[in-house]
Amino acid sequence: MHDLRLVREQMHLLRDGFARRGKLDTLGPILDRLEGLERDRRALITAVEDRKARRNTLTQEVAQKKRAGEDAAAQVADSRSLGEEIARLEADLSATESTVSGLMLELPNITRDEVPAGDESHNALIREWGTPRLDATVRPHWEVAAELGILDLARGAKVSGTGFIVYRGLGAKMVRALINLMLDTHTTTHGYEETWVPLVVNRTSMTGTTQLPKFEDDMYSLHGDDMFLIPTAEVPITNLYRDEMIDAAELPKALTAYSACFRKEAGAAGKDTRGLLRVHEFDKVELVRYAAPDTSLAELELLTGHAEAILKLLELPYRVLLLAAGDTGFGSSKTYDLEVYAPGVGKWLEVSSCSNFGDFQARRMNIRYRQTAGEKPRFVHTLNGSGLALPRIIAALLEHGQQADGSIAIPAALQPYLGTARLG
RNA sequence: GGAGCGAUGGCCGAGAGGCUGAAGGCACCGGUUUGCUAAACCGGCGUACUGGGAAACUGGUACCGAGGGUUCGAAUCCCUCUCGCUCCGCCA
Repeated sequence: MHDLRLVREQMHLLRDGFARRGKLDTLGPILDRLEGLERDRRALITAVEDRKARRNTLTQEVAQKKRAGEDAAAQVADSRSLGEEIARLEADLSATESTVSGLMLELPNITRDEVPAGDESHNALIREWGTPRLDATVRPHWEVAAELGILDLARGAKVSGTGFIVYRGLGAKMVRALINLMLDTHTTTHGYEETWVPLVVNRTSMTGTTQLPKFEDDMYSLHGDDMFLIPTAEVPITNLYRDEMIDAAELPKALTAYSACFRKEAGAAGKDTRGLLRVHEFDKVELVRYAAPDTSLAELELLTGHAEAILKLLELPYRVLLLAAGDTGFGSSKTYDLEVYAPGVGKWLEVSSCSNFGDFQARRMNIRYRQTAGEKPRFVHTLNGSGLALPRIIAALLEHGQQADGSIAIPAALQPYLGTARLG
């Protein structure tokens, strides 16, 4: 959420930012409406408060007269009619305010200057690590996984539906092994506090991290309870400190959690649906950082590095993209995507998205800190990234590590967790 | 699921329709004094919105868990909700 002051004083920043996202066509009219509504809102505030001040004076007079045993009927009558006028004005005001705040929730963040303008074709390649294996003989992961008996897509579909995965044997153990490797690395060498958070959250939390109100269709909700299954642990972790003041000495605060993630993928029907490429329920280790504003840019580099470290441990070739404004998520001001190369499907697979939200989430959630004692509270900056999402990692491991005889070589760092150096 | 009790400033805690932005204490900040530390004393000490001002500052409004209601006027009375505690029921 943006500061309403931007609408009043820095409208050009919003227009320019939305233009860079390619969203000015739809958002420009909203800005025009907001400009007028914000003027109305302040005029109504002035009108209401003026009448309240007059009423306060009158009620003081009533009190004095009553104490003195005098008649206060005139003041009571005036005060009553002011009260009626106040009620009318306040009804107007609250209608205006709810329209304004509803519209404000529709506005995405604006990206930082160094983020390229335009759609995803303007995403910038920042760096690459390792050598992608360009080998047409590598088979897709769903074929080898079925042969190895570690993936049972048919029964997953029977039990729940397509996009719900059943892992078996060493496949199931690989999920557990990867989670442990990731959490151990983040807590031990990267200094994150491990947390275990709810998979079901309320509407306020979903709004705080900007999944709502715009993306309700993408989420699973609980019948009759106004609760949602989380699409990422970002939601519960970042909401941990909602409506709190964080001690400046505790910044930056780094939290990690493993969680299952649930996504309807409503708009993506038919795309990348085979195997593990796009599923409705998956496992992920998430990284979240709360930072002071002046360090948040460096914090994003740090966090991205932590996610990359896992890919290096897994010896998977990857590349880092700086997303163009139009491809950057709703609440983010700057996002790096990490993609691994999966030779069996011949594609780069997104396995992590590392974002700096600036104060956009913190303003919705009211998460603040005081730089020095006695100073006014400021919003913290929030960041998060996957570290990492499992299904595509498993796909990449099964394809990148594939041997001529159909067996799979397991990277050294994962071997102690999985208990074997090879599958098949 | 049912019953009872509770929620007041950074913290503790009074107040029970108007004289309360809210006693008192703690913490914090400034000062005086005592050769340091400490103590004592004096003063200060909330947030948000909105108007005026270049600014220091200043006018107004709101805020006693949240939202409604009663009333000329609500921290105070009524209703609903949220959360916490205690008890009952149920339960992995």
